[in-house]
Amino acid sequence: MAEIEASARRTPPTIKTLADLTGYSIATISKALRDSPVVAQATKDAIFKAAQEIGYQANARGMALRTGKTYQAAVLMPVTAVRDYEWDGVEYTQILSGISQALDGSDYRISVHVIRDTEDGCEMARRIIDQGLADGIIFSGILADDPRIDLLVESGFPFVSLGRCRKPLVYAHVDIDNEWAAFAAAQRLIAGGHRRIALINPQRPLSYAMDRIDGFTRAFGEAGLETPTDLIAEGDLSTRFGRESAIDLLQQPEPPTAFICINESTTLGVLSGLGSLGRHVGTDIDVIAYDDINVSAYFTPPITTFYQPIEVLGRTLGQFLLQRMAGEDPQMLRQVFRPTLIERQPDNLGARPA
Amino acid sequence: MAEIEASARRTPPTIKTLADLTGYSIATISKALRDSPVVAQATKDAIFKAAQEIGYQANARGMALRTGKTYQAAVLMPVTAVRDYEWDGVEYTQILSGISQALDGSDYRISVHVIRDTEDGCEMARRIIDQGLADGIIFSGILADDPRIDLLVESGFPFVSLGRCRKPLVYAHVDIDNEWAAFAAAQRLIAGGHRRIALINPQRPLSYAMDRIDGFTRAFGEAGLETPTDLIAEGDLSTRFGRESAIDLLQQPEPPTAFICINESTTLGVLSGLGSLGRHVGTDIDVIAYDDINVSAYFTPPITTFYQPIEVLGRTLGQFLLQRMAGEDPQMLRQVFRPTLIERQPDNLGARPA
DNA sequence: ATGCAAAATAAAAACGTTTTTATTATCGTT
DNA sequence: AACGATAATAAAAACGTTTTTATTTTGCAT
Repeated sequence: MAEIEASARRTPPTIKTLADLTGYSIATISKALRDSPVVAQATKDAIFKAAQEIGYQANARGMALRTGKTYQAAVLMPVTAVRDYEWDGVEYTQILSGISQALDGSDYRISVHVIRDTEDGCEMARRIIDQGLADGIIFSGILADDPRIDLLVESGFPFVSLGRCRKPLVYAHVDIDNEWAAFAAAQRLIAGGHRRIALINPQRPLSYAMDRIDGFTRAFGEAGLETPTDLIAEGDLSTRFGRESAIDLLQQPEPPTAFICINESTTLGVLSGLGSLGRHVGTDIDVIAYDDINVSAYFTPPITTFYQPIEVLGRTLGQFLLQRMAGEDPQMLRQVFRPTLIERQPDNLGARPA
Repeated sequence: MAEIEASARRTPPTIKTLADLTGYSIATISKALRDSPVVAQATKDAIFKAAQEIGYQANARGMALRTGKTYQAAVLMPVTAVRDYEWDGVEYTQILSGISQALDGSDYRISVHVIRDTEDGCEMARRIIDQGLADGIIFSGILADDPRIDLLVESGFPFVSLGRCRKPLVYAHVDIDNEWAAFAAAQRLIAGGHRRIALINPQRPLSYAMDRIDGFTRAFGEAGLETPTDLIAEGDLSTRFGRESAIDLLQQPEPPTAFICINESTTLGVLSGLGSLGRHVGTDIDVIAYDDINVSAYFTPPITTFYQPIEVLGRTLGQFLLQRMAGEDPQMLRQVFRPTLIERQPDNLGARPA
């Protein structure tokens, strides 16, 4: 008796333990625990009770081998600016938190794969599919023409992307309405009298970089103005890039009177650049930013932003992936969020000449 | 022939495929692939070649079931201030990146488990051990008396902690020398003439909160001064907390003339608070901060900091975990980093009365 | 009572490995 | 030539599930 207890404590109980305990066969136990209709209710009850009592937990490895499922959701996390310890990718914590919330009730766990670039991400996706390292994938940093999306759509492997590519493919995704956001920001500044507006933008191959340029251009077009394409800066979204772009643009012959910043990290850089040049936001220069992690409220002065808590996107990503892995039609799993404007600066008081 | 090829392409090759192909038994194949000395070199060569040719990849699930290993490193990621979308935990991206770099050559992958509080973390650790969800654990947010460390030390399960508890236990860890850092910051400000120095600190049960208080106190003690304990603010490390603390403290009858900020997030908050009150860093008030993610350089004005790139800590965490999982003595796996001072403000020009 | 369908359970096979045990081949020694 | 030791390989068992197939039990109509 004491022996049995001791050995039971040494190795965790298996289906076999339950079989010995209840007298049923392991087949019946397995079916009962999965609530199969072929086993009698009374037996189920007895088996559940016994399982509860000895604290039985299904062995994930045994299940995985038999079913081919891993109960893992892979997240491809891009880390671009590793080399210089540059402030970057900070919003990913929130994305992970959101995904985790969505997956909380389910049996799925999150595995994170750090990728350095798109090629790396492609290779990783390939490996995940081929080796069955996960049951689904979430990734971001979508290019206008993204090989990962082609790959995954073709393979039929469940995935959700944060962002959309420009090809007319059907796949689950979550995105921000970047075209609209850039349009709204530019329109607002134009209404305030600004004509020379700078756009701090990510690199061109990124799909949302192009979306933002589209919206930016549309705002000028609708106002009957020419788009100041010379004021569009493109680069990695580091703080350093924001700073250097701002300093650079402001020293041009026809400098901008306002800035639209793509994210909180570049915004900080732009503000730093303005500070270095002795310019003040709200009096010398206007700034509108996009914020994912609610940090703009704490800048000095606080900045007017289009705010979209990225954790909400993360949660949606997780939900969609669960549904996708359950076999749902990707057609249904698409959501595009519009950020909300939070006014903090009188940014529309009219253009101020350089 | 065509048939075989088609079926080979459908399901990935297994050891059995290799056995059929080479004529050896699956036992020999397995041993050969693991480079066992009992199999003849010629056979090994042949088997390796065949494996290469058909692109054989060992099935992780089969291996896992047989060996009990998961080839997963679990990372417990704390997300505290989810409810308000507060800027928090941003440095975790860098930690993950560092861990990932360390694990890059190995067969290990990272699984991230988001935890809400210490209790949650304890439960998660329990599950990981009991269900064998991973082969090792990394976690942070260590309390002065941390149940997770007791649990893991007792169980013998491989782990590395970011931070140390105050019990004299032997376990692998990576930490920052918080006592020294707080001491050095306070000493520097005292030398500059400051007497009323505020310390923006995390909550007391956290081990490094106490370390910082110790160092802070020691600096005053060595200078023959009394520690201004009324200027120690304790709270979550959100930006909001930094802002509210600063405003609060500065409105006291005997306000501080300088601030020591625990991390970049609270620093931003303190700066925001100062801005609201019309105070200027460097002229009205001095600020020294700790920075993990190299963001202080971009504040306006740039802030003097003790800087320790957290990615380096992450890398060390990963290395230590690998060694620990390989059976190495935890006695050897301990490293405490001292951040380096980066001077950006003339913060020692003497105290300025309120 | 008998037979038959349906219900419930049990047995066996399978997933892809690794490890233990068994068998066969090789070789030097007497 | 026979033997024993060693080297090399093969066979079988095991890890913990799920699923398919087989068997037993039950309930009901005849």
